[in-house]
Amino acid sequence: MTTSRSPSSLSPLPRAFYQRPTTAVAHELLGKLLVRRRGPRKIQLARIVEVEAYLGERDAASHARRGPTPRATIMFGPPGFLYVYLIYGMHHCMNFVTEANGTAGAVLIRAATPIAGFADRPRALTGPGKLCAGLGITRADNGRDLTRRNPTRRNDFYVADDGSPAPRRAASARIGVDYAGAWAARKLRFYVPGSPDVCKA
DNA sequence: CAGCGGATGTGCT
DNA sequence: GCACATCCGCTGG
Repeated sequence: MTTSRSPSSLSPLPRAFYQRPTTAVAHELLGKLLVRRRGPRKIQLARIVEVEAYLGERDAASHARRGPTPRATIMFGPPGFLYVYLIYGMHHCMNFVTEANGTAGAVLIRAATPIAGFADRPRALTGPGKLCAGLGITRADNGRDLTRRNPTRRNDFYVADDGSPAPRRAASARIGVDYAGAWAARKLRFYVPGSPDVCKA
């Protein structure tokens, strides 16, 4: 079934989706819908086109590399939660926690294609900082449960499968992790080739 | 289009 | 105390 469902019938992906090896979650997040509700009448939909996998304590590029520090503790907890951090003192980046409780892992969401709800000011969602800005995600959203809808539906954020087929996938080294030695070269960035919203670098 | 600087949390020394 | 970070918009050539 490739028919798009109406926004009201889009339900959050379950925790079991996130409780798997991080690379598998990263692969399957491509093409999924970000669903953001910011008020009774404002719904934003965007399709994920670029992600990066961060493989936990052993990954020299991951914030989890130092173990469960105050900032990174959430990555060691149960899957399906949101990890938001501030980078360079001014940009936010959003990650989805993966793997079973006790094992660190996360997928950085880097870019998405706007589908609905950006009409007033067509916002580019190209790059992790602009993606967070466009969807209104800040450190105040750190720790949100991505598997539960907010009953009031005034402030909601989750990922849904709208039935669209899995897109083609390409892989490359991750961006901005040159300090990570051998881990910097690992091809853990995944994107939809040809998408205009994917980082060109 | 390469270069640069902004503004601040985080973790190590 | 301090170097540096999962970035991006502006500047000048």
